[in-house]
Amino acid sequence: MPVDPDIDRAGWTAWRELALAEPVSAEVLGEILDGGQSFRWRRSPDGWVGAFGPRVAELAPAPRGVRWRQPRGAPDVEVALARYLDAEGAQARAADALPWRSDAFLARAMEGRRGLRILRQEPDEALLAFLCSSNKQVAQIRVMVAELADRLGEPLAGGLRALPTWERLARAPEAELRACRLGYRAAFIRDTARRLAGRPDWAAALAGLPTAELEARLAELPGVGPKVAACVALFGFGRLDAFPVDTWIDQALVEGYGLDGWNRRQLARFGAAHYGPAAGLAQQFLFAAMRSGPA
DNA sequence: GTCCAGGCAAGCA
DNA sequence: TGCTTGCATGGA
Repeated sequence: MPVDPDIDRAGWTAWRELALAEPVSAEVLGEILDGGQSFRWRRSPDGWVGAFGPRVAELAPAPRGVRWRQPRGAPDVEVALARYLDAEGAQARAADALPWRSDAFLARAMEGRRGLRILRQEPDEALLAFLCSSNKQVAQIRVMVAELADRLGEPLAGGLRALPTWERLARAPEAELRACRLGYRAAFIRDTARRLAGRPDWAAALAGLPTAELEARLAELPGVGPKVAACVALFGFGRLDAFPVDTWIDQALVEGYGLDGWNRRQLARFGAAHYGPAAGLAQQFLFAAMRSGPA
């Protein structure tokens, strides 16, 4: 990913440190921020610049966590950043409880990826990004999400732009959406936006549901099927038990466990049963391992 | 040119 | 209920 020359970093605060209970290497930090969970981070000379919700930060690797800074004058993002990155370490404990001791295939996927974690994104952000995701490569999703922010989003600190609101998307002209390279997904996004516009509480109203029911309710939205619903539950609602099965995970389960001929629903049930309450975290290790190519 | 991508929804048996 | 097909677009 090339460095983005348009971002003005003159007016930024001094660097500060955020300790992570489970530190990460530079490579794993890149995998976390730009490995197919969020599509909002770009490489900078020191690390990564991006937005999470309405907040903007620059992150860089540090021995015991991350260095970070933010645009001057914006509200302090430290508390939100600590939550976004699971600084407290709940996922490190969840990862240790995965069955890697008895599962060599999972152990191999986790090897060298200590500290890989699920970002705690906002539900709206995860939903919009994964509405874009169907039948697209990660690099192309990144382009679509960037176009949506650039064309339809409000300005944020640091010269970045927010993702558009559902209200904005609901009244966007067809041509404007098509210009975002959404293809046939444009209609799904428009229709979901029309359902959610004027309902800022939609996510809060679902937040108390058990994961299976949450996914079923998400799947009532246009353009949201089982896989996208699982991604939104995992990345947007912090449900570590959600287990999205895409082409990579499909391939991983066939390769690792000999599940040839199983359909996506069967594979999802296998994942939930085999990996347990943090199956979604296991999924992220497998996804990273498969995409990085043969070891 | 061909195949495939962090799939979904409609049509069909 | 479960499988097949069309869908827009761009990378590999």
